Amino acid sequence: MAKPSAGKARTNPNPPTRQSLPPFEAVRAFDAVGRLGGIRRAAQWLDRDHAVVSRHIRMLESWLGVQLIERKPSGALLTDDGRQYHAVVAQAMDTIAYATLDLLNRGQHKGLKIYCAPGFALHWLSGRLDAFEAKNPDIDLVLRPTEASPDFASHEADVDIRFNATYEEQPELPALVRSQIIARVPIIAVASQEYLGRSGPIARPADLLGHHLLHEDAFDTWANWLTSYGLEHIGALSGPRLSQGHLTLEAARRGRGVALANRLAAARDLQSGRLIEIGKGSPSFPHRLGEYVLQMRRDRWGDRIPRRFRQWLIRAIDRDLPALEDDAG
Amino acid sequence: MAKPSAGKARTNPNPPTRQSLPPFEAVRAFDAVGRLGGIRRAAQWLDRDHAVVSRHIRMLESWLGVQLIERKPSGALLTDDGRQYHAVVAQAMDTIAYATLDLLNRGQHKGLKIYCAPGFALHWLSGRLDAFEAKNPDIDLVLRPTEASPDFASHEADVDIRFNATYEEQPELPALVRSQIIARVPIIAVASQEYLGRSGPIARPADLLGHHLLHEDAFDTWANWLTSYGLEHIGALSGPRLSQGHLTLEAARRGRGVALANRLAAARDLQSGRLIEIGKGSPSFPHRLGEYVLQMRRDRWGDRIPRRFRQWLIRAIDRDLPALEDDAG
DNA sequence: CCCAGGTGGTGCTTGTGGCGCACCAGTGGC
DNA sequence: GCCACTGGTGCGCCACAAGCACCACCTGGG
Repeated sequence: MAKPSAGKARTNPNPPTRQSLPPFEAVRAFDAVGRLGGIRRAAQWLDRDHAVVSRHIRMLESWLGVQLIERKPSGALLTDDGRQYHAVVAQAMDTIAYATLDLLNRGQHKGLKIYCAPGFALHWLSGRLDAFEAKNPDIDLVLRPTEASPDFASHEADVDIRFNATYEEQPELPALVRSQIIARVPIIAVASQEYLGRSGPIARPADLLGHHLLHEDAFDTWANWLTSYGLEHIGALSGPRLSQGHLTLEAARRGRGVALANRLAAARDLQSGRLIEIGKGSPSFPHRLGEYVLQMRRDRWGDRIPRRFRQWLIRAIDRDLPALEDDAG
Repeated sequence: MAKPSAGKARTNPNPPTRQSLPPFEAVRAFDAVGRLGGIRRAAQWLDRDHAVVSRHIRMLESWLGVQLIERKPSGALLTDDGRQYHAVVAQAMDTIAYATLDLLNRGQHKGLKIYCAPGFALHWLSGRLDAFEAKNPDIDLVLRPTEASPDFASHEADVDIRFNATYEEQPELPALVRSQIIARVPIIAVASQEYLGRSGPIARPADLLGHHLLHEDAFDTWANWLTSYGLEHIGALSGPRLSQGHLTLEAARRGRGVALANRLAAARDLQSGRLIEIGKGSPSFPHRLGEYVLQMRRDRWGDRIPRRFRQWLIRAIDRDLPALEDDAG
């Protein structure tokens, strides 16, 4: 039993047993419905499906043995009991929410610094990040496209997103870092319609050897991709070295040769027809996959803000991936 | 409070966004730890494993980015931040708990009327029900052993517990009723040591036909059990008809013959040696199972009190079943 | 008249968070 | 030394929350 307690101030010596608290998610749903006067509205506000809220309210009513709201075609109205209960509950939840926000700010993890492969930033992330910002106005976002990963040990960034080809050797991660694959995307060769018409046909990977290959900073990318199709003795590759992925895409768009890109980075160009996927659907060009990987400090994995970002990111990508398949498949 | 709301205002208005509430179970755990000054103590109070509380606290700290308690070998102390946060949270939770209790009483589902097969009441339930009552002092319990199920339509009882042999035809349930199997128990033949020494050996089910079989109100029970072992043409059974299960057990104890019982009902007699399980472990007597079934109104299934009772009941039985196996197996 | 755009309700499937168990390490009193 | 207590953790289970797709219903307008 508790000690005679030399100096501990106790909050409430005789608290109502905590067993008598209803399931909390239901209370939260009820709070929202009471505030907004409708199940669907509440669901939208909570960022949940309305089915969830509907069930939560029903279960809360059943649990309490009291009807809390009246369902009308125009929305949901609180009953007398419901109004009374809601007043208390909403006030208490506000109290907790405010105190939590206080503490959250004290914990000065208000920001989220994202390092990111330039291609991902340019072609995907930057366009959607405002949706995340709108949903989380309390988070200060910094997005920085970089060639290299941040130094996690010194908190250079909170989150890093990189792209790896699965057929290449995987870079080793420091023990400090935890990672998660967030998307698998084919790595494809692309060129403009005009270029393809002008140059010879490309039926097999080997045919590419006679073409203008557009490189990033090194020849390895193309070399590894080609060898993954069984080509040996590739010899010395040549061609322009453009140092960044989106520059090779730009060059390909202008008909200067064939670029290597992942389907996500090239999605918009493929959709608009400015670029053509070489060997699309051909059995000679089975997909070579790459994966986008999110990395962050292992000990920050469960923290609120990066956690929220991960959840949003994965769901957003999941929504986009089918469209991606359609565009290019 | 009222939203501008001309159309779909997608914005989150003034109240602190509910997204910024921490996972509630963690808050509840923190509240308990703050009150009781120790993780294990808190866990006991919440009726949870201490591992759960430990993890919840850690996750809450990680989520907030703030250390809330200091772990000492003597227990857990609140930090300054923790104390401040706890004061607010505990007060808010008390508020909700009190309001909930208010509503709960208004919902006048304060009692729980349990109908129950007499054997189960006598040999198991009555002995443990006080533990449930101690944990739930707010619930008025009524336990009534009956031969027949209550009339659920007229709310004759809230909960009913029956025993069915799986090899017999299952009684059909009204659509109003929902049921759940709460335990599977072998149905075995038992007799006293003294009786077995005096009468002939029983190596196979068929041997039982020559014995004094102790019946409840009808011969069916024995007949069905025997036919389940492949015996045909049993003919007319005879023997005393004692109308209730525990009377047949009592008769068996006194050496008057062989009774049919489920292992749970006979557990105490088996353990003390007053009764012997016939054919225990013998391949000639593979187990014939029966099941205890809990029944109640479908539309009351989720209500707080019966729900609590169900949870307690299955957990209590789960705890006992291994011991049951050991006793007799 | 029906149809479009609201409302809430529900059966089905899936993913995950809460949980218990069993075991670990550190501390302190006897 | 032992023992009783503290909190921490890897593992596996499962109940519950959530999403999805679809339903019934109401209402106002073309």
